[in-house]
Order: sequence, then structure tokens, then C-alpha cells
Amino acid sequence: MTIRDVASAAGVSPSTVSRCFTQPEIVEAATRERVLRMATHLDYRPNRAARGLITGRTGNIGLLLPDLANPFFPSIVKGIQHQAHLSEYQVFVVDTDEDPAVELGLVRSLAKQVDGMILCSPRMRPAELAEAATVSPTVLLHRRAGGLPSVGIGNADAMRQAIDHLAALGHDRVGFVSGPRRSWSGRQRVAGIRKAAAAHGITLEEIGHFAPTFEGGSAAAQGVLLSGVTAVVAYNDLIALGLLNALRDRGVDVPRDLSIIGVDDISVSAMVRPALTTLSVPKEESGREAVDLLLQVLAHPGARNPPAETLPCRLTVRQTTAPPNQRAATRTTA
Amino acid sequence: MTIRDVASAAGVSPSTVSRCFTQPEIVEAATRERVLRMATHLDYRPNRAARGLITGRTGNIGLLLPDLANPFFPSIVKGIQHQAHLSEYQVFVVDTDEDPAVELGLVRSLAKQVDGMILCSPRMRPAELAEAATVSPTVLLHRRAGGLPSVGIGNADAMRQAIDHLAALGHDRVGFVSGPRRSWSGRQRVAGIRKAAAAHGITLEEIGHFAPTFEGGSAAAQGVLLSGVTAVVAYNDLIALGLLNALRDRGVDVPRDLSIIGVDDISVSAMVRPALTTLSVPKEESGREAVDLLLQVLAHPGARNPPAETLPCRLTVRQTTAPPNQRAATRTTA
DNA sequence: GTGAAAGCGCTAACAG
DNA sequence: CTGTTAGCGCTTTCAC
Repeated sequence: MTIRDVASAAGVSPSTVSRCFTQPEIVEAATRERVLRMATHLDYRPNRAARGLITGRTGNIGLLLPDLANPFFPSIVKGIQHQAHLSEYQVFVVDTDEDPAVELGLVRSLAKQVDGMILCSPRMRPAELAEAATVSPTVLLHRRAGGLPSVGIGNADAMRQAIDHLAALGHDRVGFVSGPRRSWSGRQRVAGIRKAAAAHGITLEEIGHFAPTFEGGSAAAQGVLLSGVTAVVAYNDLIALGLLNALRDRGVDVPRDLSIIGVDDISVSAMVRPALTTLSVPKEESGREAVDLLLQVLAHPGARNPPAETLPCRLTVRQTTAPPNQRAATRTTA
Repeated sequence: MTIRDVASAAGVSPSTVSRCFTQPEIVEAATRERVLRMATHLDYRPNRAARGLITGRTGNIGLLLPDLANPFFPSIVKGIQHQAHLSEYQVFVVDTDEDPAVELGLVRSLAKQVDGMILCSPRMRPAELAEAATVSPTVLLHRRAGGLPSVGIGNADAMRQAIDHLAALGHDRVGFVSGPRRSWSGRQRVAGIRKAAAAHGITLEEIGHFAPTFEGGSAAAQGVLLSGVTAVVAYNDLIALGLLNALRDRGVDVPRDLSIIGVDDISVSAMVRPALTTLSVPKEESGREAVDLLLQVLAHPGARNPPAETLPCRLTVRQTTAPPNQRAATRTTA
């Protein structure tokens, strides 16, 4: 079923059929209607590859993300897909398995097949990011770098909210459990929490680097216990959850003996008991925004000052935060 | 950067360059090496759309699934992607949001852009499935229907394992909490558990139909309590988890007062306490198998007896199953 | 407002 | 083994 079949069936030239789909307004109403009716009747659908060959646009966008197994990312995928479909875009999803080394290669191999890419929490170095942007129009999601268009979240403000909450509860020794070294968000969060802690006169302990997974969180338990803090903020919910579990297995009561705050507000966080106090980051929304931004970039290539949006996070207080337990030390040794 | 650029740079014809990529063995070693070196040097990459226009193959496969927010599906996506990338295939992921009405439309709109599709847990009716298979080579994942190639899991056997386990523990009144009415797996599981229960002389209570989500599980709590069973098997882990939580909020102790078994073994199930006893279904593996099967179908179109694989499930006993509590009724009323 | 012709980048006969 | 030719399905000048 090609455009020529429709053309001859409708008694017009292929060009006219083409115009009916790409610039309907310039073709006479009667003709257009006849053609479109015929097209529907024959169940004709333009071949996007053929169209792309001449227009240079594929109608696809690429999405690179570190790990679909972290429930944070599927939410983003849903937002991105929803918004992309509204504009008739299809999305290629690529999971990099948290391996920075393969990111650029995947971008390159995808470049020809997409009109643009959304790089979600990329672990690449800035220079690689710049190169990626060279290969295909790029929007950064949850990262900012080198003037590339981006949509991010208010990491520093999120940390401030966390510290404000803990300070109000009376904590004065707080830990931060770091995620991957290469994570840009992680660096933002550390910087933000340092500043917020200082503002409150709170002592901040930075605890290791851990994989941004449940297992990573379990591995952090030891360090958290040794640090002597009464509360911790974790790089993300998965780490917070792993920590929560490992602590419980060692007989530590959360939140009585230790308060925990995560980041992301993945669905699991509300499913466990005690339910995790966390910083809710807009997931589907940031995905949608990223698509809008990308389409905008595609529509106005080479525009100056590509926008860098920042979406706010919001503290969701659940059950893992409480005032510090003054007698905790006594109890543990007793 | 087209094939002609490479051709003239290497002093050969475009066809030769083409052959170097598609059938390297038929071109003389020296020539081939020179061409490939030139191609690398110029960073030439074949345009897949152009190639597809003539070969009729896109190098893409489509993946339709009901809900990325259920952690079960991201695991499958990972398996599928991994395997697809090994054969240089890219994958379009489409989330249908558990809406059977849109499935066929999405298949149609994707058909032209892919070489084949994997329909994962589709909710369509058999006739629609048959139509989908008409539009594009199709492999069913976690469903079987009308002789289409498929990879599924041993649902009935899984239910048998669950019932064996509960029977061994001493339960004789067991509930099954159903998922979506349209779910084929759900029907398989009901049939399987009926048979298994009968074989053990166990009374089976079938409890409602619920959304295959955490909320769906919460909604099931009331019915489970009223049914008077001492153990339930849920359609999936998400329902089991929602149920677990809702019960705890009502003061029901799991597993003392009620045993719960889920299906899927999503990662969350091991993160909660009590950790969920569940039937582990091979997720990444079934994804990989589906890709293999699809590629096989693409390689031998029209082959007879398309294979219908069945992968086994395995009971993972964790903390939500225990012998029935004889004094439960007394306690509740006391 | 519509048609004819050219060509996007590539592969597949067919010669040589 | 390699080059020449034709054309995949579509959009887009350029005439009419």
C-alpha cells in the first residue's frame, strides 16, 4: 500500500496525496476529502522511513537512562512516552546499566535513527556530553552541563528541606549517604546539604559512595552505624530502603534510633513499613517537560539561550523521621 | 556522510562499500580493509532508514506492555533490550496503561516501523491478536493464543507449587485474589489453583477481580478478611504487597493470622518486611527468549508449528507463609 | 490547485 | 570480485 496506490484510486497524482498529509490546507477541500477517504479506506499509512529519507526527520526520539530496574526511571519513561505520542513521536529506550563507558557509543549508534535525544541522568563527562550534543540534538534530564538545554530538579533546595525538617526535629549530627561518584545529581546534593547543614550549625558526615541500589543501601549500614549520626539523608530511595532494611536486621529501630530520608519518592517507598520519608521529585512531569523542550529545540535549531528548567521537589514526611533518641546509645550498650 | 563519499574516498563503487557492510566475505580482503578503514576514518554509518526502504527490514522491534510502573515489566524490558542489541536491533517500547482498547491501534501504528513485535501480557481478545499478527510478525510473551509463537510460563505448575506449600503447612481453606478480568495469565492461574486445591482437598475461595497494583491489593483486604481463609495466593506481587500492607494496618499479623503468596518475584518483594513468599517467574530470561523466538520467526517466515515455549516458575519461600493459626478466630473476637 | 520529475541513501540484480 | 543501473516510498521544486 503506497502513496501511488492511493493516488490512482483517488484519481490524483502522488504529489497531491502527499500534500494531503503534510500540508492539507493547500489542497482543495473536495480533493482532500476524497483522497483522505480513499486513504482510510485502503488503510494507507505513510512510510516514515521513506519520508525520513527525504525530510531528514525520523519521527523518533531516543531516551538513554542508567537503569530501568530503579523504579524512578520507568516513571520518567511513562511521562516521556505519553508526551512524545501526543506529537506522533515514537521513543527508543536504551538502558545503559549504569555503565558510563557505553553511553557515548549508544548515543552515536542511535543518532541516525532519531531526531533528537533525551539523556536522563547521564554519567558521561562534560566533554562527552558536548560531543553527544554534536551528534544529535540533545536535551539533558536531571543534569545540567555546558549550556545544553536541560530540565532538572532543585537538588539544593531539596536538601535544604530535608535539613530543615531534621533540624526542626532536633537532630544536630546528620549523615549523607552518597550514590555513584559519577552522578551529577549526587554532587549537587552533597553541595546542597553541606550548605544547609552549615546554616543550621549541624555536623554533616559524608558516608562513602554506594551503588544507587537496594544492595548499595545495605552496604552502607555499617558506615552509618559507625558514624554516630542520629539521622541520614540518602542519595536516593533505593539506597534509603536498603539501609532501612539492613538496619532493621541489626536490631536498629527506625525512626527511634535513626531517622532516614530518601530522594525520589518511588512507589515502593510508600509500600514499606515504616514508610519512607522522602523528597518527592516530579518524575512523569520532568519527562514530559523534557519532551516539550526537545521538540522546541527541534523546531528552532540553533536558537540562543537554550532553556534550563528547574522543577521543585517537595518533602513528603512519612514514618522514617522522628526526633533523635537521647537514650539510644545507652540502649544499644545495655 | 553517505556511502558515495566513502566510495570515492576509497576509490571504489558504492556497491562495493555496501557489500563491505552487508556481505563482507564476498569482497576481496584488501579492498574490504581499505574501505572499512576509510569508513571508520570518516565515521560513516549506514543510514538504516535508507537501507530499510529497499530491504524492507527496519532493524527495529516493537514491544507492547501493559504498565511500566509494575516492576515486573522493566525487568522484561531489560532482558529484551539486551538480547535485541546483541543482534543490532533497536527496540520501541510502548506502554498501554492497561488499556486493552488502545493495544491494537498501537500495534498498527508501529507496524510499519518494526520488523516484528513482542506483545507482552496483551489484554486483547484472540481475534484482535490474530489481526495484530497479520499486520506484523508477532511473538506473544506471557500469553498463548491461536497457534501464535509464544513464550510463556508454567502458570498451572506455579499454582501447584503454591498449593503444595500451603498444604504442607496445614492450610485447608485458601483464597485466590484475582487480577484483571482480561488477563490470560490470570485465567490460567485460577484454573491451575482450582485443580491443585481439589487434588489436596483444599477449599478454594476466589476473591474478586482487582487492579494488578498495590492499590488493588489494598482494596482486596476486606474481601480476604470476610472469606475466612487462612492463606491466600494473589494474582501478582503488587496485589500481594498491597494486601499485606492493608492487613497490617488493620492489625492482622502476617504470617501468623494469614499466609500470603505472590507471583512474579519483583524486587520489592524482597525489600519489605515480612518479605513476600512468591513464585519467581523468569523475567529477563523470558524477555531474551522472546527476542530469540522473534528473530527466528523473522528468519523463517511462514514456518510451520511456531514454537510455544514454556518457562518454569519456582517457589521462593520468604516470610509471609506459616502454618495456620488455630487460635486466630478466638483472638480476633477476644 | 495540481502534476511531472528528480532524488533522499541505500541495496540488488545484472553484467563484465 | 567489482561496477553499472534501477528503484524502494516519499517529498519537493518547478511548471502548468
